[in-house]
Amino acid sequence: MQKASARCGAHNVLSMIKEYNFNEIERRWQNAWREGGVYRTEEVEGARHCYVLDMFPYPSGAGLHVGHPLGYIASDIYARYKRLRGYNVLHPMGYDAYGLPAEQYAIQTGQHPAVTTERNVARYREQLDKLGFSFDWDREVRTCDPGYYKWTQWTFIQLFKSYYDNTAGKALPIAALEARFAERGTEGLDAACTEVLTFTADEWKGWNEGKRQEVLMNYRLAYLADIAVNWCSELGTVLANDEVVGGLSVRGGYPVERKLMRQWSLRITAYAERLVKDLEHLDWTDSLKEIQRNWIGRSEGAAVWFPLADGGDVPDFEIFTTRPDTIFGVTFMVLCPEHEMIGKITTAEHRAEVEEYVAWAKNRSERERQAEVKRVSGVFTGAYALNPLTDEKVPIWVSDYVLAGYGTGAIMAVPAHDSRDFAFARRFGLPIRQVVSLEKDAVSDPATWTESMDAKTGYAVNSGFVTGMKVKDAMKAVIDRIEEKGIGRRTVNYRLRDAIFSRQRYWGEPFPIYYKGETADATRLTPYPIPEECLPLELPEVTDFKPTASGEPPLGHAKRWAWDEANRAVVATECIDYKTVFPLELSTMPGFAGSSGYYLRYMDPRNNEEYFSQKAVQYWQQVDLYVGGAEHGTGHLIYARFWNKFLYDLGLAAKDEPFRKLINQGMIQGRSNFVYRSKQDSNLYISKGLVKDMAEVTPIHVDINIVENDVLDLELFKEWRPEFKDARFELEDGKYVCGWEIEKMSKSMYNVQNPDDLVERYGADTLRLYEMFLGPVEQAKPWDTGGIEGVHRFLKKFWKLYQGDETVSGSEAPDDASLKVLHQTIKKVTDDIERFSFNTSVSTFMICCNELTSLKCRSTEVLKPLLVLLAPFAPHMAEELWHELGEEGSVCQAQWPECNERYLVEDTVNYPVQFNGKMRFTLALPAAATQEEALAAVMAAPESGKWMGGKEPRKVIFVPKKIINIVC
RNA sequence: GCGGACAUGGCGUAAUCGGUAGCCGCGUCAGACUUAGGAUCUGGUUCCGAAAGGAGUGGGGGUUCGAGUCCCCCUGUCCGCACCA
Repeated sequence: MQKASARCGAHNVLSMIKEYNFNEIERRWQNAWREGGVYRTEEVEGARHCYVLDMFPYPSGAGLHVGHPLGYIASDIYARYKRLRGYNVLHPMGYDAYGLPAEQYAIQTGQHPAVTTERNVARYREQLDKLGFSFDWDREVRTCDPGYYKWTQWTFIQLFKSYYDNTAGKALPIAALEARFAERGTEGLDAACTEVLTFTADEWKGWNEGKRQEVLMNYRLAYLADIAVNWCSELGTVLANDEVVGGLSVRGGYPVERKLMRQWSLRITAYAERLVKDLEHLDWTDSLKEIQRNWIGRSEGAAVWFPLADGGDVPDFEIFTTRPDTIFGVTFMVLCPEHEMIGKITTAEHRAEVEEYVAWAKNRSERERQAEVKRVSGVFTGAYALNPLTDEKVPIWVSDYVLAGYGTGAIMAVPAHDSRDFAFARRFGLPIRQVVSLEKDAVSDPATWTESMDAKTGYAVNSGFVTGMKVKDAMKAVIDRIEEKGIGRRTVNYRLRDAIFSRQRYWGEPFPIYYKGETADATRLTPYPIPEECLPLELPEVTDFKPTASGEPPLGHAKRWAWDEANRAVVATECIDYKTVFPLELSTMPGFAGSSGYYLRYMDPRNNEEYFSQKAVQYWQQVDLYVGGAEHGTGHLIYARFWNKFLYDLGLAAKDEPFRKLINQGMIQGRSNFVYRSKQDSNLYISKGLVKDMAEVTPIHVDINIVENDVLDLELFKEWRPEFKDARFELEDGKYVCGWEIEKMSKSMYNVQNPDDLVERYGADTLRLYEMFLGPVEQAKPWDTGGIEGVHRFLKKFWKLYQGDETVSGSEAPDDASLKVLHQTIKKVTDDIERFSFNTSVSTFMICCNELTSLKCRSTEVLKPLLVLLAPFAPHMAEELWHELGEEGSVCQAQWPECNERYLVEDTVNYPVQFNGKMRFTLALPAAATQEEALAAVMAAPESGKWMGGKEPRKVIFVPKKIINIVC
């Protein structure tokens, strides 16, 4: 490539034209920017400010592929644009450095995760630097850095020391709750909790420290509890709900099972209401807001207590329903297999069967359960409940279609109006009773139905006092009656679960928690946070990254992992005596811990006294633009909002929401190439056009680097892998044509496009421009190297525009035509950046360049402002040309040019005509028609009298060639 | 099953307010300069048609003087959730 252009240069008549040597230019300016500290940011009082943030990457061993920088380029363009507009811009970058892959790699190779992480970070940095980003690297954070995770641990302690008061609508100190208990017990308390407790102040005062701690744990925002978790035995750890998809772990794709374990959790459900409500005001895409709404899954309904028929001392069942209006259609009840009442109510006759079913259901993996949703299973307990409104006796069944984690794990079944209850009733021959119909009184025999009527429309029928009411009214009436009778209440349920916060892994933040108690019995110990002044609690060294022989997490291997309470220090594990030296928590925090507040830390990253200073947070406020993938919609983007809201409640964060505007960049997919191996002759490869029947060949992924325009390089193919050494080919037109498919970009499909190669070949400016040119940032699109030539050609042409021969260089006065091009470009590019339409800006530059070239524009008055426009997109070239024009300072610190409206006159001609009316109409006219001719044509048209009602046109919009529009 | 987004030339796409559909680029065709071209430059390129002309934004209907854009129905693609009572 370079050789070719060098030869071309020698042939050129204008031999003083400098070559566009992008590699040299880019290297030089990247160094100059770094040395000059051009992108360093400080809080400047009074200046307008803007915080532009990318989701920080996990530095994986594979390095960056062309998909990663897409968002970084977009945000960099925006950040640079805002700077040129005079804003003080915070545009930092860092690394989400804790995580599973480094640890898995450590288990396999014995290589310490800190070492591989350091190596990967260095590689990422090198790749990022080559792309010319304007990050302020002085503010870099890494989640695995003790100076950083000190504050992750600190926030955890604050969560531990807080509870959520629903009356106040915010988090409050747990000390206030203790004081309240001592004064009034639980009277009048409305707080987020695991289990609703009722006790008096005297009871509270009578309890010992252990019991009190147990009670407080029920309210803490970070709490320890026995909960059903997603256990992944392959990874040896539990996972959060968003880390499990379809019963498999997101990382690695290993099976996940439900298991009851004692784990730390964050009471994120306390914030469910705020998390849903506050979405409304965010400048995010509707689809992402919808994803979060679905994930939080708010549903309004009623909790109703169903007593057991002849129940004795067995307490009532609490069920949750969104359809209280259908309570007259209840024909049975269903409990989840995990329900604690099953043992107490099952009759002797059914006991064996029920126990067998429960055991079977519990042993099924999540995956099996999800895969067999359609298969209905369940058993009868022999017990009956009473419908609290009708006193009707209904049988109680157990089935795994009722989930333990949602509501109370018990439902009232209304088979006529719920498809799952319907299927269950059909399977076990239970009665189905219609209580809703589309028309008043239009009842039919449910035995003839093929499906239930689930819609919340129509009228109540066969429903006692609500019969004849509309469904919506019936719902309200039934809830009112239920509350009146004291058999239930209005309530809201969320699909969102508390976030499980423990991971049985090594490479994560240690919990700043130790366990105190008289004995070594883990279940009797009480967790205490280590004093805040002692943070960070540093991750101890281990040599073995696997779980211990006794099944403890890897930290169980640590030689120094005990807390000396008196000396406030970490000491050797063998010193544990349960008097002054206690064991530390062995789990570590999950990946989302470190990423939940990093955007706040960037504001004040080197502060060792606080998470971030109030001065910094009051200055930057919140992230103005956040760019990253939509795949974080149910993970990071929920946790970060929760984290931020909590810090806001503490009076630390300046805003209730962390990310004002969010852009989701689309994934760049790979374009894979295939060769077709004959099934008869395993050494014969058939060109795509000659394959008659796909069943006779095996498609094999082939490295895209040995394919050009879908034509395979036969020699490189033979050298590629030993098994292809003696390959034979069936060629078409002397070429081997490969098949192709759009797939995820991944190593295993040999379709990864490395940005380094492209930077080497075309330069960073070309790559930046091309990634933007591919299409809208938000859209997923396949990588296609073909078009990059066009963008590169544009840059070469643009370069040439500034390389005029010396006789005219930079001195000519601007002509109107060139100024018009310039100002139209200013207008278009400014508007495009403001609405994040970077692909159209690139097109605009191309048009501008073509027009100025044909106008032979040499005026600095035009060429200089144009460089400022180009600077966000192709900063290296803009900088180089800026200096060639003899300008001082960096183009990155110049002023964005203002558009002069005078040059924006449209080709369309407006002819205002006096007339008062509203009607507009269209008429075809010859291109050269004048105003008079246009009006004459309008008046002459046969319908004109009808159109205008005898009046004259007000405004004629004349469009050349074809059409005029006339406003009357 | 529920929810969301999208559908425009051979390809990626553009059309910002309901007002000339197809900008810009790729590819391709023709030409120029060349010993040569995977360099550079010029011109053409939605489809049908020799042309005049006609058709045309997944399909069908509607609103409107006017629809790629708004409304309804259908089809297809992508994404999210998925026994959430």
